[in-house]
Amino acid sequence: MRWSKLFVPTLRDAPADAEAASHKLLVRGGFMRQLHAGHYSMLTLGMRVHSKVAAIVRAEMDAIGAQEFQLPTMHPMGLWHKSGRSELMGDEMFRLADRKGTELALGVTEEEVFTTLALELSSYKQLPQHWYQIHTKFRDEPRPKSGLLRVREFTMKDSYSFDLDEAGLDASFDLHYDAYVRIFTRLGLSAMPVEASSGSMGGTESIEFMVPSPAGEDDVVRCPSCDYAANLERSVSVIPTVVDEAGPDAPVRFATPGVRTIAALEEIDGGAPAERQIKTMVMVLDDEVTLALLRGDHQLNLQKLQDATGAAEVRAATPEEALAAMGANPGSLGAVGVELRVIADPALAGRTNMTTGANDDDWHLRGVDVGRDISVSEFAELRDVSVGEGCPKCGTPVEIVRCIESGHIFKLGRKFTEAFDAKVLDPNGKAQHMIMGSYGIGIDRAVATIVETYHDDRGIVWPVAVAPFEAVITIASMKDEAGVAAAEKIYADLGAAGVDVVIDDRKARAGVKFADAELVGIPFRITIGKALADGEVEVTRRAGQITERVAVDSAVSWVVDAVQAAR
RNA sequence: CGGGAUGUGGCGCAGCUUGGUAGCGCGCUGCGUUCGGGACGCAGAGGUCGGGGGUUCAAAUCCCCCCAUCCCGACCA
Repeated sequence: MRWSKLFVPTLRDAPADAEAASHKLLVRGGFMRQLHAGHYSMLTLGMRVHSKVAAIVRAEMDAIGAQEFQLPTMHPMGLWHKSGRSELMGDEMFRLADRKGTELALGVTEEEVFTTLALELSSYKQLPQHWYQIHTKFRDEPRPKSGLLRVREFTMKDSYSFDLDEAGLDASFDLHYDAYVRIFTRLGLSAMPVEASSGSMGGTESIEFMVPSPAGEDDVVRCPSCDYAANLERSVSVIPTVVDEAGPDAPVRFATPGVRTIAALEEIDGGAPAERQIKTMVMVLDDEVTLALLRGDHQLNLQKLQDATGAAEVRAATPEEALAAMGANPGSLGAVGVELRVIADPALAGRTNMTTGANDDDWHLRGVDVGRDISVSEFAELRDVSVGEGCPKCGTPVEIVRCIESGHIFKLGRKFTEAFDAKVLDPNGKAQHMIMGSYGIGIDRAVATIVETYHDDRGIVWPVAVAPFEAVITIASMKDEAGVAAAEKIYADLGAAGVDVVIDDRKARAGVKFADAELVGIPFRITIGKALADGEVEVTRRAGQITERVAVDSAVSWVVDAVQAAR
């Protein structure tokens, strides 16, 4: 390609509303432009990177025997009613109607459509089937942000496996796991597999591939000395046991005027340290008012509560709802004698002589024995893990790392095959619902994640495998006829050698060309200018900005070798 | 959904307090000089001042409503 013909609108200043490095650099480098919130136009440079990322994903999916499909993105709403996900997705789904009034939806994922196709599978002999596509998805995110990292319209590689039984699913899952490891390695991303919540979709095993980055939105709990890693919403930790003193035979009411917080209850006469308090949170789970109990110094993780209960919607009760259900205002609530469903964190199991609200404003109870005084419906992990708590595997203090979720694989189970009645005959001639796995990688998010990982103060530093061009030939002066001729020769030879090369033949000053090449992030640059007098050109590696001079005649082989070594 | 901020030429911004008919830097076009790290001079092009309504002789500026975008939080197969 000739840069003089390309549309690469680089900017000296980043748009004022860009925060994330990838957002700024992809816009400044002329890779993309925002159309509106959460929707980006990919320009030619962006599309080149996008295509290269997609090609790597495609190659690795093909390598495990997966078959590429392309499904509609606009679906009849009936499909989503059938799977029960219309309600589940709620406002996250873009919904529309056609001229006849037929309800339609834009695909958030494609389990429904793939499962519809799987109805044509009839025998276990056809299994496993691994089907995938690389296609547009829509999610009406409440808050698009950070450029490509969180958008409403995006490209995702989504694949689905169909197996006869759990053993088959395990094998399909492992194939994908290995493919994902290879994909992220090729993309240059150090993605770590972590245990994750499979969310409201159920399913058993769920693994997210997480790339550490301050631009991320997920917290991963990781052990520095063993292989334990889990999404915060799935993590557990070991904490020291609190030894309780013996308490009274029954809870004792005591006045706590004005006390509304854990901290205030620690301070007041007759109060208790936070770890000796029971925090009572009034939650609404699919319209059922429920109490979530935690140790006073612990934080509730909503996703854990959702996972533990299987509720589709989990939210905190409003103060009015809490008052109606408990007879007191938040700050004075407790579970003693309450008839509602009560879910308690295991850190409260067996605890005695604790302090909690009395369900009477300005009153609390002390001497509360969890087993004796509270009818706990169930115990479930509800609390957030904190830095420094013990690794559940080896006890080492854990750390928490901010990450970008780059991939997610999980065992879906039979939810969809049962909803759509997708069955095959097993070896005994008996019809069985197939079991599914679901696997996703966001292509655009991967592009942004690569930029987050690989940039410096001059611009992007693309890994060769995904760079918009592998090499750029920079002609210092277009008036230098010998230079132009030498550059054209190298350009032709590199092209013939299969290198993805662009020649910067713009009538611009050298400084402009250097700055653009660096901002855009092309891995190798051949500069043809003053060195030519000595029969040489300069070759520069973008990573580290290392320049050396080589003979004109060996420039092509130098670049070919460098590119091949890095591909 | 709660809190905060912003909307003026392609990008970055000033002007608004105190109304008088729009300006700066970058970019863009032409000519000249320059030519290895985002050159310089001269001459130009380009703006419904987010939208609607109102006040006023007069609104980018004051008032009301709406919209959009960004940030923090909530939420997020």
